[in-house]
Amino acid sequence: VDMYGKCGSVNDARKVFDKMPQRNIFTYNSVLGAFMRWGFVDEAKELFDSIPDRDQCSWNSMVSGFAQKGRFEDAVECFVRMCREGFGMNEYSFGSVLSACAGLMDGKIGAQIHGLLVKSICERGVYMGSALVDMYAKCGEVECARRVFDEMRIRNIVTWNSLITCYEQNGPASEALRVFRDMLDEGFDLDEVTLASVVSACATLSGIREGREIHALVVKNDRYRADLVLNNALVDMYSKCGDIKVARFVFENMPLRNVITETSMVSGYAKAASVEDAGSLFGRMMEKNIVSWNALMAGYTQNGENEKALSLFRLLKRESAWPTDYTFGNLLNACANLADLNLGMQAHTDVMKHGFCFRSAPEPHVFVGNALIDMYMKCGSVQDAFWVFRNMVERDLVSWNAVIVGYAQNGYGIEALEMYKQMILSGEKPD
RNA sequence: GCCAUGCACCUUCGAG
Repeated sequence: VDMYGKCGSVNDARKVFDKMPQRNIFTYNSVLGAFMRWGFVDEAKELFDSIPDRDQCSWNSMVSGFAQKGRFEDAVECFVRMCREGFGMNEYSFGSVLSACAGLMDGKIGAQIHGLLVKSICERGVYMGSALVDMYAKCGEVECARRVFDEMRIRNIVTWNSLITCYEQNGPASEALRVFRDMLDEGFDLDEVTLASVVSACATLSGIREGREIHALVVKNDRYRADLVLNNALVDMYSKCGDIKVARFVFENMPLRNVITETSMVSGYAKAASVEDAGSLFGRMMEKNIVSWNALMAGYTQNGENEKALSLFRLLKRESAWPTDYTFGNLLNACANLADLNLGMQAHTDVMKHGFCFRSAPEPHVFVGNALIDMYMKCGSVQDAFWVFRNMVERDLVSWNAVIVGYAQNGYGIEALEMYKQMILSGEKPD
């Protein structure tokens, strides 16, 4: 059963299971794991409910399965139920649920689980520590991630990688490079995960010197040279650093490419003002996802081809690609650049039709809301801009800046100053 | 029989 499950022959696993005259908890857990691993979540749930004597491992398989399939809230809920039904939690339980918290980007729940972990009898080893570092990192709690890291007695490569990624994703990216140096100084080995994160940090810093150094390490090592993610990171790094020729060289020598590789090149061409090349590569892409569409739209708006961006949006809707906050950001940007209020209002309708149905609130709401404010301001409609501002569920620094600047540039000096005062009163710090 | 890490999409301003 386990063999078939691991090989992906879920049907065969199930057949053997069904024919077994006797089963024990190991049998059940094997099938359960197979179902979860290959995405048969409903079947797994059904089986789980039918297990006569569930044990800790059965619960762990559910939690981990949910987490790996991206059903993070189910994973946490399952963990809580497990807790309530009096099952003890071990490293497997905590590892899985922490990864679910990371996926939810919910530091509050994560910290609560952390509390449970500390009180539990679990060994606070390198697995738990690394899982905590990663969880805090994904939740944007850089200080907490760092604290856990510093308090660990024993670290391994995953621990270091998690901290590097933490700084790469939350900033400051320069700290990612510093941690990388520390890692080497302490004599740790690195791997392709380390290098991909570091290259990515170089990309955000436009640190082409450091990026080239890593690239030199990569070409000397067969395993690194064959790694898709690492190569993708290199293409992105050279693109962002403006070296489109080398980006293309890496691209063309890759043993394998995917949608991310091609999207990175599209962005690179757009950035290098070769928006023609961006468009033709986009047209030849084997597989497109919404990020690819967004990248080309951004490319068009960056190069003043706003009408093309708009028609790309229309095309995208026909192709049934599901828009994201970036899509609407680009759309509104195009309208703002054209300073065309009618188009802008139409775009606003598109946003509303989508019901602000983004994956996780409220950041995308703020993001799109800010883009709306900016669009209305650039189109000269201060009333509409202010209406959006007033009705936003949440506001951030950019929202305030957008209204203040918008008022100022439309000749409403008094109102701009008034908004500034209100900004101070609201507790938002000006930059 | 169950656990942790990596890649792509310029929302505001100024300067150029």
